[in-house]
Amino acid sequence: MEKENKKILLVEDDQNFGAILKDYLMLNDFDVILAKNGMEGFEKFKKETFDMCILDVMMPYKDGYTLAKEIREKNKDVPIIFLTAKTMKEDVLKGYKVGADDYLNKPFDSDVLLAKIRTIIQRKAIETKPENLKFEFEIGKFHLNSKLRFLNFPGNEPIKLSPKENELLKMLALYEDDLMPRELALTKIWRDDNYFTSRSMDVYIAKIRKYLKLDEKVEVLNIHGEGFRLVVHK
Amino acid sequence: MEKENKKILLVEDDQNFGAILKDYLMLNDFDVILAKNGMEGFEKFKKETFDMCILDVMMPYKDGYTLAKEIREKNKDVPIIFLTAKTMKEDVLKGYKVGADDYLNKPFDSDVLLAKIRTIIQRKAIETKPENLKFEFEIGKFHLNSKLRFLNFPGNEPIKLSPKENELLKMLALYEDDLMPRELALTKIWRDDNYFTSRSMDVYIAKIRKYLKLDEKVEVLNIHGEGFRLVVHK
DNA sequence: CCTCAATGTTAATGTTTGGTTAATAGATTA
DNA sequence: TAATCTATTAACCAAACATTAACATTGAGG
Repeated sequence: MEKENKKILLVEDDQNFGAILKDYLMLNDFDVILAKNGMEGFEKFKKETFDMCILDVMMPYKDGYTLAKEIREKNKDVPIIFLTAKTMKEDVLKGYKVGADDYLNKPFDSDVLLAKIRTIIQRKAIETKPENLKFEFEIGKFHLNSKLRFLNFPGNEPIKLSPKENELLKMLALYEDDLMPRELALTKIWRDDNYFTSRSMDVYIAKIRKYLKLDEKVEVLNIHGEGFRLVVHK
Repeated sequence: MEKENKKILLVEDDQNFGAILKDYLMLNDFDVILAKNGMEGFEKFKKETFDMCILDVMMPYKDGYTLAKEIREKNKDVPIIFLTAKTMKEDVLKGYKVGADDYLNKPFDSDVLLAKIRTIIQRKAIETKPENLKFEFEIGKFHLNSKLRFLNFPGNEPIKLSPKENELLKMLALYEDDLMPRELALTKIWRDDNYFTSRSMDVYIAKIRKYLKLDEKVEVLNIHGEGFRLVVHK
């Protein structure tokens, strides 16, 4: 019940590219079901349980976003990655709004895709663990207890965190050393993505940075236009 | 004193999934009776004594909530866990109102389920041990006898507790150093969760805090919007 | 290097939640 | 029936929170 290969639904209208990618993933110990358009993709999705979906954005009949939305209605947890040639901001945003987990621009390095897949599957496993089973995080010298909402630093009084501070720091920790996209935090924590929620989030980033100053090896970096990244220096 | 396996009633309409879960639990030293719908589940429940029930929420003929209510009428103590694909707040609340002990969202990690089962069975065992129901607690220097409703502090006259004071302090003690959710106390002690019962509870928290002042190492902390936490400092 | 958009930062504002004491009302007991 | 105990409700204040505003700084692209 544990060791089986992860199963991936791959939806890609370019048959040639789809076949190559499928082979590559299978060589790397994934089970892959390939569909050649959105319709077929959704049919196949309904028939089995997948650990991840990789969707091309541009497809005839049913585009990737529409498919993603349908998939989300059926399953609110399964990780979704979009393959896209575009980098347009609004497309990325649109993707996060339908619940995407990541983006990948074509053409891409297949090793990068592989690394992303592994990271995302693992993260999702932690994220969706029922209720609050994963609520303790080590961040440098800090210990975060996100159930009781406090941040401990050895030798100091525990810092009490507000709900939003807590969720944001938890999400940063979940994405430690990786990009935590703005849009993701906004849609998941603020449940809305507009100018004001975005500014609100920046205020919370500032608060969190102030707390984290206690350990000079811990930092929250901004990735301009993309999001934030929690790093713990060695 | 050889201890017997704990007996679990598993009600799950997805036969495939039910069988797998049953096998997994049996491999982990539980005795499992599997029923494939609410009707059958209730029949089997009446025939034997179980240490725990695991119910799928979505089932044909008789859903998990209805079944839970019937089970509760027969036995007000047996722990109940719901398996659900939903995470909606009102569903969780609905579950707690019919006396659920926990929720688990599908799909879930089987190890997590196992951990939850053990925790809940143990907690329930402490909460409700039929003959020797746990009614004595050490809280710092205090000794609480919740059967006689006395709170003792060495060198002082015993403090007489009212029924509600007693139940609330007992519940705090049961969750010592952990979050005791507002909602839980309200549904279990006040049997209703609204603005007024919530204010009433705050009044009782204040009374309890006053009693506990005798030992400066004992504290009732508030976790804003979530509940309270009884801590005993070392 | 100029300009606009994104981000950093601090403070003010408004709302919700909690702390506390007292008044009220019902129930129980002397 | 009066005295007491209990739980609820009211009233008022304080603390916690999230948002919004205002202004400063930084970064990216022309």
